[in-house]
Amino acid sequence: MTARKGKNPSELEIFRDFLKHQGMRYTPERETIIREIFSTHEHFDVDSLYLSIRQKGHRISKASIYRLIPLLIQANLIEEVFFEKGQMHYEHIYGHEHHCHLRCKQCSKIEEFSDHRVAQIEQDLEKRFGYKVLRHRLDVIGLCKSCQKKAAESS
Amino acid sequence: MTARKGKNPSELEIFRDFLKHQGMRYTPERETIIREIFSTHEHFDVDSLYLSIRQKGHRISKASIYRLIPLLIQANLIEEVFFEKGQMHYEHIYGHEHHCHLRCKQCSKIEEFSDHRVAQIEQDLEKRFGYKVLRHRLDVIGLCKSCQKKAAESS
DNA sequence: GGCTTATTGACATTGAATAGCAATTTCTTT
DNA sequence: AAAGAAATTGCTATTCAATGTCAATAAGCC
Ligand SMILES: [Mn+2]
Ligand SMILES: [Mn+2]
Ligand SMILES: [Zn+2]
Ligand SMILES: [Zn+2]
Repeated sequence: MTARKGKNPSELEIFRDFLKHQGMRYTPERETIIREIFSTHEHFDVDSLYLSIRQKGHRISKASIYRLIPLLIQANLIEEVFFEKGQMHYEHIYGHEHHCHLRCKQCSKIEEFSDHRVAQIEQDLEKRFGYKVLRHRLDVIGLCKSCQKKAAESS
Repeated sequence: MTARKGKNPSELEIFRDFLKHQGMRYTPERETIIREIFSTHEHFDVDSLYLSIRQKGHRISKASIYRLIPLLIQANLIEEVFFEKGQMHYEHIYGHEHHCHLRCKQCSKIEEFSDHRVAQIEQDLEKRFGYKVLRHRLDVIGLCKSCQKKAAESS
């Protein structure tokens, strides 16, 4: 809630405020992890995040990542994207347009899209069920062009 | 593909054909599990399914359930619904209208709904990205009426 | 600086999901 | 109907993502 000066606060500022508000502490480990998450637009899982942090020479334990993720979700900085091969996958959402995912069942390729009709559906749901909608997750599963071609050739 | 006689084949008939087509075998254990899954419209996880099967006096191992689920998904009889508290949750889809889920973040209450606009979105995605869409999953997360009330009272 | 207490990293533990295997059972073939 | 090949079962052991424990450390407040 400390959005001074009209400028958009950075994810680090947001998170620092969040921590203070909760009586928690801002540490170099947390900063390093957040910087890494926001350094690309890629989706990530704990393992891939851990590896890319280590590759840059930082020495952070996996436990710290596991402990940080729920806090980042609470602070609305990241979101669960999908659960695949036994692991949860995430992406950072702060500073990016909300979007949904079109995924290839075969090769796991992902296209991102957004569609205003989903917001309309949400509004109708609020009226119809009396829920207060917080967010949504629309995953569309299909076959990408090249996987369709492969499937056609092998038949 | 053995839809003879105009009548809709039962889930057991569907699955029997599926197994034959794959060179697999139809067993009493598989039949028991499928009957249980299709005996209600409830969502289920492996544990709850196992318990309700045991409560009816059947003696089936959990391993058989874990092994059957991927087959039922392949045969389009069930689908993953959501991943929560470390477990995947499923529902049977054969014989029921497709629907999406509106879930309360607080109390996990679930409303089911369907909206034709999602199908329109799918069509647009096929054109735009060249994917062949197979299915979708739209989860809307929010606060149900009573959880909103509770939240308002405690502030 | 000094004090309180959250956080870290190392290690142990949990628990869903999977793998291995011998005893059965299904299902095709005579 | 009996036999044989191969899939399935139930058991156990194993994997591995995620969580818990705890002493040492470090952040944040005075
Ligand atoms: Mn994305
Ligand atoms: Mn449902
Ligand atoms: Zn593909
Ligand atoms: Zn609720």
